[in-house]
Amino acid sequence: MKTKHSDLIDSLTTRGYRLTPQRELLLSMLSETDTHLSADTLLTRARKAYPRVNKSVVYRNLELLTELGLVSRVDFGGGHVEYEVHRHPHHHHLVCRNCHHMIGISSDTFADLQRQLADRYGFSADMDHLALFGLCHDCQTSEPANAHAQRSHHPHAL
Amino acid sequence: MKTKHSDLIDSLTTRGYRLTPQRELLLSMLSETDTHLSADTLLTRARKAYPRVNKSVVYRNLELLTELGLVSRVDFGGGHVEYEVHRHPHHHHLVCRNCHHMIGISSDTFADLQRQLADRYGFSADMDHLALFGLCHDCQTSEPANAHAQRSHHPHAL
DNA sequence: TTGACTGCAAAGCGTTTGCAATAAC
DNA sequence: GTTATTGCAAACGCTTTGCAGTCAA
Repeated sequence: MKTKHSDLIDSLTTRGYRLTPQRELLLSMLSETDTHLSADTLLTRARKAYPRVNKSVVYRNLELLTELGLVSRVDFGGGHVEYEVHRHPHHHHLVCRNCHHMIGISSDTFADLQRQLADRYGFSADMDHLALFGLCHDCQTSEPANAHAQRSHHPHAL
Repeated sequence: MKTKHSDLIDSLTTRGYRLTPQRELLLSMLSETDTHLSADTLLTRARKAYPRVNKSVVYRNLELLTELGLVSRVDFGGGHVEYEVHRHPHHHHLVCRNCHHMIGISSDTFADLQRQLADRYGFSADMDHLALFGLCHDCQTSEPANAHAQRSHHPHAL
């Protein structure tokens, strides 16, 4: 994916934005992984190379890169957001609410839905990096058993 | 929807939870509207009746009611969350990213998708109150014109 | 040279927490 | 009377902001 990286840099500079080491680092981290990374992960990793990189720079550049269409923001719900380089074709994420396993799926699966929304409601849906929650194959048979501690507030569950 | 309200209260008390004025107020606000309300809106409205209602009570009870399945949490992305009484059949939301208009649609539209995800990936998707973003009919022809101020950070847009 | 960009520190926002006081059962 | 629930205040985690200094062009 090295080519991709230089393409991304070109997209930046040809549009008149400056190529700073911080921006280059962000782009290379994003293009060298095959998943999505959170702002915090990006900051932590960036600091291994440039210890003084600041979080505001990470956020500001992620916003810029997203606006320029070089990077996609994936909203996993619950305030959890991650970023990934904008690849074609788009893909989506099936996130298991039990074991947190994540399945990447092609956008084809959503083509019918997209068509229906357009036909019935005249709505042009952004089918970019959707995240859907549910239960993966393994957890459907063993959900309660596998359930992690995280949520048990019931005073008397009855 | 008064019947619904008393049903909700029954669900609470029969499970051993106490019926406090704060809880009753939350449930009545939620069952008397036909849309979803944010925690903040609920707090503000609740204070008209009980000026001393505290936000932590609103949050704690919304969490309880959600766990009990009486209320659904709708995640609109970008950290924006709203709550509504859990009705059947479920419905979903098409949110226009331009004019913020919201279209409620039936869950039928998603039945095929749900089946495909199950067949292809063995994934049982939570098809509860999804929110999809995109452009509504009116905004597809006039997006740039209608675009609201909110995002214009480009130093030199070129 | 110059203004786009960075680092820093502080604030913003919605949400969560610990705890003593209160009130539903 | 008991203890689930409340109100309060403080802290949380993530993100955004204003500003003075810096460096890519």
